[in-house]
Amino acid sequence: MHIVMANQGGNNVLRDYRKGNWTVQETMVLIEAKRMDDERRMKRQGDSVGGEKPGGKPAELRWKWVEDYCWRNGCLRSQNQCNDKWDNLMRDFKKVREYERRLADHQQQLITIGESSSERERSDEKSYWKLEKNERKANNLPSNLLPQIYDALVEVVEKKVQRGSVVGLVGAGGTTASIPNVPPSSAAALVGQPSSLPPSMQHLPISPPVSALPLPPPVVAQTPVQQQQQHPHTHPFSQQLPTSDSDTSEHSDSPAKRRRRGEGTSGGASGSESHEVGTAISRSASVIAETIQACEEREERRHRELLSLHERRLQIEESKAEISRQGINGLVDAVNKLANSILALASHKTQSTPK
DNA sequence: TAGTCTCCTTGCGACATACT
DNA sequence: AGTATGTCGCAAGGAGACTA
Repeated sequence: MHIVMANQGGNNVLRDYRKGNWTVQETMVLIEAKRMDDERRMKRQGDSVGGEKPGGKPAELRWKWVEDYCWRNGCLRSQNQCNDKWDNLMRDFKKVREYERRLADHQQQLITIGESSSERERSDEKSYWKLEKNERKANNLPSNLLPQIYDALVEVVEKKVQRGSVVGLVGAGGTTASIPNVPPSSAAALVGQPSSLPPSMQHLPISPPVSALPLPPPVVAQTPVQQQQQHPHTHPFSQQLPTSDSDTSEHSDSPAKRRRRGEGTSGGASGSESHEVGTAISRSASVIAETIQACEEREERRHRELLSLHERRLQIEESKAEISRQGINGLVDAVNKLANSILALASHKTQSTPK
């Protein structure tokens, strides 16, 4: 875990970045964040004609914004992690998109030649979504790009292309470099081609735009397996964290325990010894049970401590707010009194000095 | 052991700013 | 005005850890 002091809109926040594989939910949040970021930037560019830094404003850190957005939506990743994940997503996405485009072109040729639909069906090329894992591998395609992720990426990338061509503003620094010259016709074809539609969309009459996708709540829906793996106190996205925490691994196979095991199994196998072994096993079992119980208690205690810490922080912030409120009230009172005094003084002077 | 994934590094282009 | 320098976004490659 990376713990850094991140500046979030002026507020210093202690950020505990999650490591490990990206879950689908996290990926969807990232894609949504990129989509929002694109929209935001296009809006800015539309407002003020200019480059990356319109209105003389300092350049905003793009990926910092993405990170903040992700954090607001339960994806606890750093800007670098977001950047890297996005790069990898785009690599996979482009491979699949190119493959589907080639496939679409090929099928178009067959149509123009006049091949029957059965001929086209017999064609060696299948949609990426119908390929087996090994076939995908053989075609140098990503083996497990999820349809929902592809859908979301299509939404983001194609929207970006369309905006780029409509607005006529090309973002600096390779904003369009990631989209290698997609003509509007082929872009439309890409979206419209049945073969390019992932299975998740093929049976759906209308695919909801990414913007309509519900943002994941802090606690996301998970598979039963994930739910099993997840500890009730851990963060919803932490199910992929290695379970061998320093806390638990410490007690799993300590030198002391190993010594005990070695002592218990050494020697002959007489009746009394077997009885001793039995009692030793039961003792060990009770020790293990106690250890596990202690461990759980520690976790519980830690959780409670965290909660109380949160509460204390809230209380401190509330008291701070109260103090500042009182200060402001006092200031207002003082100003009012001063104003009244000035008014009284002024009226008194005007009365005492008649012309 | 090959494949996958994350993370890190490097290079390039575009832009802004400072300096001559 | 031209040049040097720094920053940022993006793309790509590779190392290392992990997994089936």
